Amino acid sequence: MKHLEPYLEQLKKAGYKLTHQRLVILDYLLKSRDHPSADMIYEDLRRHYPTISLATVYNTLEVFSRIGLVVDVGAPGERRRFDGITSPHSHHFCQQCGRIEDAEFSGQDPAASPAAAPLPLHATRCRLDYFGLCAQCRAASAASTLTQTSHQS
Amino acid sequence: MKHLEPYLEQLKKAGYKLTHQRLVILDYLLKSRDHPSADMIYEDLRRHYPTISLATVYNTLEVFSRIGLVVDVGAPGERRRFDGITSPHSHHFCQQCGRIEDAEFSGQDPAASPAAAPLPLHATRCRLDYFGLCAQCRAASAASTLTQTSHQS
DNA sequence: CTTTGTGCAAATACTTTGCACGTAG
DNA sequence: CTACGTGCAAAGTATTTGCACAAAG
Repeated sequence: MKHLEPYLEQLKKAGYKLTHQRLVILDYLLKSRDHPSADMIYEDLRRHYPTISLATVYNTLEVFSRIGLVVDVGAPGERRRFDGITSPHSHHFCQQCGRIEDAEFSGQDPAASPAAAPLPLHATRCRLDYFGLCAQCRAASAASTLTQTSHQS
Repeated sequence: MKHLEPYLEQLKKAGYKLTHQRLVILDYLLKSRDHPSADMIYEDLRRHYPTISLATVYNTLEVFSRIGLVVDVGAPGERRRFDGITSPHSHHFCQQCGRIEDAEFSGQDPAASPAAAPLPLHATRCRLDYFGLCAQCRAASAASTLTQTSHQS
């Protein structure tokens, strides 16, 4: 788990201890591309580390977001969801199934180019997110429209 | 409450009935500029309409957001907060006190000008939000820095 | 009239906390 | 060693649901 070192450095610098649990949760968050909730993290880690507790996951996420190791993506109408990738990038929220993905652009992600959205008065960070249907739900809805049409006409 | 008519039209069109409670909650949301949570709405309305129930507020908010009469602003690490102003505009989240305000720009709000942040593949709506300290917390933190400095040096 | 919405209370889901034990530094 | 973190269970919050009554269309 060498790739974690810079993050662990950050943890130590902020005065937090390095524990096995924190390591494992951080690793999970960095690998995971689906913006998990506390509970999702807990359920997955439990298989490998059966004694880990949900409270620890919550505590750890709290610590991580305090020092900016993790971002609460603010999913509307959902439980809290987190992202281990803290470099500026946009998210896409599926309005059908709730899936959260990194947004895909034909060009560059505007969130990554500060020129597109200059920070206004007194802001230190911004987020830029999109809402619509994810690939799966688009496919599903296209399919159901087709069957519907063929039945009707 | 004439100003509500276009919204009520939208409710009816979506097949929902017009009730006193819905009217009152809608009116409250349109007037309120502090992006209230379900509970805040309930507590405030209760003074005028003592029999209203929190469940109704939740149900109503659910209905309203389904038809886009209201937007869940997705406050990170918070209970759900809603905005009755659904035209595109940016929010500012205070990282100290949790206050949510409409973001203020020296120029124009980029969220209102589609050119600044073109919708990527398959998105129907976007949000652009900022994080930092609100005016009050900036003032407070400036003040405490001053006293701290004068005590220390 | 009939269907949908409301209010209440109870259930469920989500998150935090207190405390005794364990472990990193 | 000593302070901080963990696990567990229990307590808080937040949100949703079931059902009988009320109101809208």
